[in-house]
Formats: sequence, C-alpha cells, structure tokens
Amino acid sequence: MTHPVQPPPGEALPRDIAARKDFIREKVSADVASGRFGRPVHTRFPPEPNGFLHIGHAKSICLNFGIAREFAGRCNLRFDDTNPATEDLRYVDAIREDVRWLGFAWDEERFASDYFERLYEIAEAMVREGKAYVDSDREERIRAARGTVIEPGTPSPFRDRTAGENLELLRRMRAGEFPDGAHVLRARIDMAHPNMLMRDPLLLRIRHAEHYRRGAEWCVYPLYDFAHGLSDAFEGITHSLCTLEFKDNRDLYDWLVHEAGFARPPEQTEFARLELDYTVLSKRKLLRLVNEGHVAGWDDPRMPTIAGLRRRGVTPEAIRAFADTIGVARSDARIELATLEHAVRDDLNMRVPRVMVVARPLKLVITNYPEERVETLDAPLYPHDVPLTGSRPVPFSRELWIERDDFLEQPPKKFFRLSQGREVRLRYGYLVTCTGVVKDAAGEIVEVHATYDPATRGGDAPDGRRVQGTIHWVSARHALDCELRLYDRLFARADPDDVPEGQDFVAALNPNSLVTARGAKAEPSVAAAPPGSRYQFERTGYFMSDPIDSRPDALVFNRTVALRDSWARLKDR
RNA sequence: UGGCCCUUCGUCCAACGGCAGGACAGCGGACUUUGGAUCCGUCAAUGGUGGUUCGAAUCCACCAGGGCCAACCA
Repeated sequence: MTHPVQPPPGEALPRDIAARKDFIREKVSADVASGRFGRPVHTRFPPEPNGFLHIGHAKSICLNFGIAREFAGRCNLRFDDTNPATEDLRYVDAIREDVRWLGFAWDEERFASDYFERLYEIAEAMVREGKAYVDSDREERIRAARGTVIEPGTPSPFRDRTAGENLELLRRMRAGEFPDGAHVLRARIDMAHPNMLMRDPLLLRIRHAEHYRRGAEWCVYPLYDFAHGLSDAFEGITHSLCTLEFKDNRDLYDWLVHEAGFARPPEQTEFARLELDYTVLSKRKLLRLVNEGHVAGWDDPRMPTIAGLRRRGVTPEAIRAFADTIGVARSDARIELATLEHAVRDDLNMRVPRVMVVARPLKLVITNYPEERVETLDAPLYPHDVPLTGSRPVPFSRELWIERDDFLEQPPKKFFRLSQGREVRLRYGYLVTCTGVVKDAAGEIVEVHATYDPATRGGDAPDGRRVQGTIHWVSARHALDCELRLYDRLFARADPDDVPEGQDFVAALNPNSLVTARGAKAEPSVAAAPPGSRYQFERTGYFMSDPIDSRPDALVFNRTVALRDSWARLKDR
C-alpha cells in the first residue's frame, strides 16, 4: 500500500492512517495513487458570508484543511458571495478570524464575486451553443412549470428562442436594461428530468442591488449551482467536499463543468452534516436567535458558533479533537453533547491551572482559630497527574467561605461533605470538624461553625486518619467578589425542532441556559487574571474570564464546561 | 406517486466475502488532598425477509424505517 500522506513536520506518521481514515480520505488516497487529476490535492472551504461559522462548519474546515495538510496539497478559503441581499463584509471578517483561530491557514483567498466576468462569459458561450436561454416568464409561472417530484415539468414558452435573440437579451440583462425579475438565464437540459435540479435550472438572475464588494457594477448575479462548481473548476480544486443535501446538485455540477470544457474537473463528494443534541446548527435559525434577542449575539457563549465557543473558553484544540472523534460518514448523525464536553475537558485538564472559587458562599467560622491570625498556604496549581508545575499562595483565616452545597443538616447516605459532627478536609488547608450552625429568624443557615486540628496543616493528618471529603474554600477576609456565568444547554430538547404542532424551535429554548452567580468568592490569586484567562475552579468546572466584560475590579467568569459530577448522579438515585 | 441517499452497541465511527472492534455515555472496582483525572473490568449492535456463497454486516432482491429534492437561497 502506498502512503501519500505526509506527516506534519516533526511528527511521526501514524501507521496506516491512509488505510484507516474515513471514506473521503480513502477516495483521495486512491485518486492520488492513480494520478487521476494530474495535479496536487486541492480542497476549499466555501462559506457564504451571511452569518457566523458554527461547529458544523468546524467539522468541514477540519476536513478540508486537514486533507490538504495530510496530502501535502492546498486548501482555499472561498467566499461564496453570490447573493447581495444577505451578505456582508462583517461576516467575511468574522469567518477569516474563526478559521485562523481554529488553527488553519488558507493557501488562496478567493471570492465567487471575482468570477462574475468569467461566469458571464461562460453564460454567453452557452447561449451561443444553444445550451442556455433567456426565460421571460414570471417567477411563479417558472416555478409552476417545473412540475413536482412526481410529475414532469413543462417547457417554458420562451425555451425555443434563437441563439441570437437569447444573446441580445442576455447582453441587455447585463447592461441593466431590465428590472429585477424580468428575465432569467436558464440552462437548457431536460424539463422532465427525474432530478428536479436538472429541469432547466436558473443560472443568472437580475438584481439591482449593492454588492458589498462589487458595488453596483453588476446587476446579473449567478445562482449557487452556476457559481459553485465553476468556481471550483477555475481554482483547480480536485476534491469538492460538501454536505449530503447537495447530493442532487452533483448532476448539475458535473453537467456545468463539462459544458464549460474543463478536462479534469473537480469531483464533488458529500458527507453528513453535523447535528448536535440540544443545539440548532442552521445559520437561518442562529440568525433568528440573534435577531430576536434570545441570545446576546453571535458570540454569546451559549451559541454553537465558533465565536460563541471561543468566548465560552473552548479551545481550538478541543474542537479539532472533537471533529476527529466524530468522524466523517454518509449517514445522518446526531452527536451527544457529552462527546463535545469530553473533548473540551480532556484538553483543558492538561493545560489550565486550578484555583478555588465559591459560587454560592456560606460562612464557615473556625471557632478555635485565632481571630487576627492569617496563614499563607502554598497550593499547587496543577494536580499530581498533570505534568505542569507551579503554585500560588492562598491565605487562610478564621472566617472562610464554603459552598452552600457542601453543607447539609440531614446528610443522605454517601454524602461525604460537611454536616454536624463530621470532619472534612479543607483543600490544602486543615481538617475541620463541624460543631454547629447559626440560623436566622427564618430558619436559614447563615453560618457553620467548626474547629480545626492544628496538626493537619496542608491537609494531612499525622496520625494517618482518613477523611472522606475534601471541600474548597476561600478566606472571607481576602476573597474577591466576582460574577460567574453558569452556562447550560441552549435548548431543553435534544432535538429542538421536535416541538408540538404550531410551535417552532424557539419554544424549545432552555430558560435556564444562563444562571448568573453574583457575589461568588474567588481566592486572591486570580486578581491579576487578564481577560481570557482559563482556570479550573476546583470541584466545579472549567472557567474563562470573559474577554469583553471582565475587569480587574469586576471579574466575570464564563463556565466553559462543568466537571464530571458523580455525586450528582449518585444523589439522583 | 418520482429520483437519489442512508440504516452496525444508548450515541458516533470502524470492520471493504473469513473471529463484529474503538471512542463517548452507562455500570462496577482500584487509586485519590478535586465525588476531578488516571487505571482495570463490565454492559451493549449488524432493521426485516428471502437469495448467492464453503462462508454475508459486507453482494443481490424485496420490505420497513429515516433523510434530501418542487427559492430568481446556499
């Protein structure tokens, strides 16, 4: 077996990578081996700049750029900007940033709008050859004449215009002599074709609109099918990868590149688009969430957009690892959120420092600890099994904040945390034993009292006695107030489209997708955290200081993902 | 009432006519100064029927279920 795969510099080539990967890489391998294209592997990522990229796009980006990298080929970034009504430069910039952030560099940056001239010339050539004609029927009549999936279409009354007539009309369309919708250019294929896409598809339509790059220079705009395959061909793309719903478009893709005379045209291959539980991945739906204010914007940390994931604290490495584990295939797949969360934790575990932050503070008073005394404990930033070193000073004093959930008056079986008479370890601090509680008039616990064992400084008992529980804490006197944004799934249903008749996905939104914990207490070592700093808050989850809202005097942390919580599972039984 | 595509553990992906395997999730255990991590173990699948074959997840036929296609969107 030949190995066309090039290892990245400095890395060993994993054995049999070419043999074991997905069906697309197998195909590319075979094409490289046969020399079918007579040119290096060349892929492209072709977003339409009408919205932000999401994790589904990340799958495609990893595929296209990944294949180019593995086969020592090239990958273009091409903006498929053929619809002036919906596209915007703002999205072009966002897309560039997201692709780069994911860790990929494109070889050439292209725009379909740069090809308008060439496409128009091909249109004229097709007209001259009788392969295309100008249809002057009204839009509704064209639609009606297309037939249905079970009935053939009927030819347009304009289908038999002479090449001369068509050419003149096309030139006048181009010259701006007609209003929007007056004429369209159509391919002359077969109005009875079983594939509806082949029933004389529209190629050009008139739009007197301002294009974000071409201004008012053009008033005829190509449709997707006309622009896409030919753009691939212009760029010498070999493998044109897209999602399954474009399968039917492949007939037309092949027809067009053939008619345009390309000798070894690109080949389109389709794969299943990503679907994720408790999420929507459609730019149309995401745009609605933004426009209707269900989220704070495209980069709201609850959004499955690259920008949202980034702001939430997810790393590009985690997204790439996720893309790797879900694979590429042709069957419709809905991925469980746990798969993504695992990729995120797996990456963060190995790289972020640990600190202590109390989300819902409850006062713990160490009654036998001197009032004015403060000790500085040295606490490691990483656990024993992470190969990074470092520590930070953590102040300890008589009054501490602990997590409300870590004290229970009536502890159930298997509850290892604090309750009356119980001894627990304060992480890196002392062993303390609960001696009582103070309640307010309403019966709410406002303080927990405990005594500490001075011999257990650092958390080890010299007599070797074991405690079941270890809890985190923050010295009250030294605590930093901060805000925690606790994000959860955006939708309450695994399939947000699965809602009762008459409702849509908006009805499936999770009302608790964001819980804000104000008045959380952080240990002083995070005071210097610049925006975008990642931590693990011990026993709680991975957090990142919000790159926009967090300030030194008003820290804000986004929860990227919670830690696995086996107590929560136990408790629910 | 058409064309095309898909169907393997709960989920995702492999096995390309020759012992159905991995990951995630779950469960059990070991370890543990995070109920984290790690390690070990374990549960768990070829949609159905027929055919071809020494042998079928794999090839064929039919059936069932799911998806895409009737925008001057992409």
